[in-house]
Amino acid sequence: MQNSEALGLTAALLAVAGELTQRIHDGVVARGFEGRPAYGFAFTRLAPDGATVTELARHLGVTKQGASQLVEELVAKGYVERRPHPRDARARLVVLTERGWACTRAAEEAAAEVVEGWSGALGGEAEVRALREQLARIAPYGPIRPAW
Amino acid sequence: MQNSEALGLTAALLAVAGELTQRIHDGVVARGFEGRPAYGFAFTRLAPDGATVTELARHLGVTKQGASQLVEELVAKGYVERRPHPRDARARLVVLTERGWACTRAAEEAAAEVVEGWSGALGGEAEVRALREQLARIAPYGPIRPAW
DNA sequence: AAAGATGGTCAAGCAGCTTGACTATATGCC
DNA sequence: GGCATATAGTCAAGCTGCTTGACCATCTTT
Repeated sequence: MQNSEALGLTAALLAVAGELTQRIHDGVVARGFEGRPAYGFAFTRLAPDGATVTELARHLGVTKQGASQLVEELVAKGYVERRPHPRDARARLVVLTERGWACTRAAEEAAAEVVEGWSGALGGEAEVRALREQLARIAPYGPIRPAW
Repeated sequence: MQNSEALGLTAALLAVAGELTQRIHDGVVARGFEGRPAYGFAFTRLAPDGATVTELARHLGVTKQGASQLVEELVAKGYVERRPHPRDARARLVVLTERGWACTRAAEEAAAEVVEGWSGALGGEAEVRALREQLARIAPYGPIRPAW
């Protein structure tokens, strides 16, 4: 593989990622929620059982102060709430509210709509699943970073 | 395809995009260039024959003031220079300097290194090429946006 | 020639992050 | 038990990279 082809792959990957992010954001807004794309990344970490600010910070690849500010914003908008941590009096558990869950479902719907459109371009759902599996194989385990 | 799978695909895509961006950036820095990821996106537009600030702004999906500031930064670091536009006295053509070309080549090398690593995870170069072709099929033509 | 559109810059503002300093609680070690 | 150190979280200030608004020079249309 020539070097220039690697840049082509990079460009395609980032174009697709940017487009997807934008359209999910638009879809979430269209369903009556306000926010910015970073919310979604936070929600995926908070979804199962909540998380501490520090855990969220590591997930997002930002400082804990940055994560704390994001949580403050989410609290103000009613998507999450802070609870005392059951086993650590220093920490606080950030959990999704019902509205937070509703927003997450809206994001899933919007994402599904976009991905459905890809079936047409790729030839079918099987190709989309294959793409998903390939990406999962090379996806890192580390923090989710902004793409530029 | 269930909605939650679409979010899984989104997460994998953005994780890969973020990782790739980060590692290309690291590789470029390791080769003696300073900058930030946005430079690369600008270079791909400037590479063939240069572009005006307005064209660059459209490519990046930012205002022309934002693009102008980026160009100012690139000029200060010696990667590009502004020339009079051959057919429009209002406009100025922004073109890569020799150092700008060298930086572009460094980015290509770094990208190739990362992508080479994917061959192992995916099973071979043929799979990487297939991934590239699939992504190219769903990549939008519009401006390149930040991924969150 | 006049009127509007377009390319570019200057200036100010702002969002979202950072670094630095600090308190409260937990943990490890003697 | 008691002390030293690490960790969770917040407050405050600062910075970076973008935005909006205003403006001038030049091109295009009529």
